[in-house]
Amino acid sequence: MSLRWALIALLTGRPMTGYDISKSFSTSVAHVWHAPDSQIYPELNRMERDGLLNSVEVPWGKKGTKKEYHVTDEGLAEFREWMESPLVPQRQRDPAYLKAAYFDFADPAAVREQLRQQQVYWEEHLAMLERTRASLVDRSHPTLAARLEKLDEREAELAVRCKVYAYDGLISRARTELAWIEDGFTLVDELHSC
Amino acid sequence: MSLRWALIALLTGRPMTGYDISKSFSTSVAHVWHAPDSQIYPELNRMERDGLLNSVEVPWGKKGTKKEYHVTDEGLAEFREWMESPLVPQRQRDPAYLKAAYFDFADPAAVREQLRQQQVYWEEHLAMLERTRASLVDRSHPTLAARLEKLDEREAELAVRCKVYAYDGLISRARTELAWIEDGFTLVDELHSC
DNA sequence: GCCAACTCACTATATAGATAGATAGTTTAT
DNA sequence: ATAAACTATCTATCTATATAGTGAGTTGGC
Repeated sequence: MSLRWALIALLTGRPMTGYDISKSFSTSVAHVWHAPDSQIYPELNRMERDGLLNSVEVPWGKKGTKKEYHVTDEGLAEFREWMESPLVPQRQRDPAYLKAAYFDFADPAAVREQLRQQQVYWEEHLAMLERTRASLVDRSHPTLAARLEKLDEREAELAVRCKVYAYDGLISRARTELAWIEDGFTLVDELHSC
Repeated sequence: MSLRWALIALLTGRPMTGYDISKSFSTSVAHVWHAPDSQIYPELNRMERDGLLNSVEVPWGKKGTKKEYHVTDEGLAEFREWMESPLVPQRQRDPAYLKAAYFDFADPAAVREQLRQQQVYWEEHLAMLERTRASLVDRSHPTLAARLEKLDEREAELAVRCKVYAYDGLISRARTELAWIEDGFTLVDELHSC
């Protein structure tokens, strides 16, 4: 259900087509909420049906058209309502922790290999988050830049700070994962040696 | 799909009925993998059909019977195979970070209220994790204790260390969330004052 | 003797999400 | 000229998960 709010969030920045959205998802909102285009297109249709968005047909090339979605007042109102409604606490459901609890069932070499893979994944993820954070701070991030055009300096500063705050959270989460993975290597060494 | 492996993991400790499982889920595996009984019962049936488990009818009272599930050799083999297969990296999908990125859309008082609620939730969650960790270290945790009975001291030590390692990860994750929430309060104060 | 609380197992329904593919137009490099 | 790559939108199918219920047996307290 948060997909709906992720889409509105993105569209408050500037009107976009489904295709635009599925592209910018991968470089912005996807860091907090991933979705494939097969979820995005139907959801946009439902949101238009529910009056949260309206769409404008825009010509594309000679024969083609594309649909540009705009957030309606009702859409914005419902987004604010969601923003101010309490968060339902997330259930824990992470295969990495499930596996870790039963590392004694697996071959130490296989565990080490998995830890290495996880380490690579989280290091790359962290690097990406830090690059994105930097592009938010210097306002070069395209999605953010489009949003800021409509705002005065004070509002822009607030928007940037919130985005940076979210990324700071993701960054410290990634660092915590990496530290835990480091401890995993130590654990396997100990298991093996005793 | 990890539900299947969470169930086998639990059943390697001791044979259990679906009801036993849905109860002990909430005090052990649920910290890493939550599932309601309406998912557990059908999955146990499927796992029996697939030969990962077999069930023994056990009398219960005068007329009643209950089904006790045992892990088969095939089940254990497939569990080990999963344990040694690479983890598919999880997509980020967390409403808390999505909201945080758009705090500037919400009323500061509403944001503070949500941060407080999150803080309470994570503090309670952290306290529960620390209690559970302690009960693993002193081996008083019932699910763990049942498992350890079958093991020699060296194996038991390994099993305990792995569980503690998993909980240490969950605990540092919870602490990271709490630190981020603290920063959230600071952010809202700043937004409000400028 | 009876009610409440618990044990046990399952079903029904709806939504969310993952994966894959269908279809049609456009742009660009060779 | 044409193939490759990209833009655009949508469908089909399957699995996962959540929520809510059904129904039958058991145990313990008063």
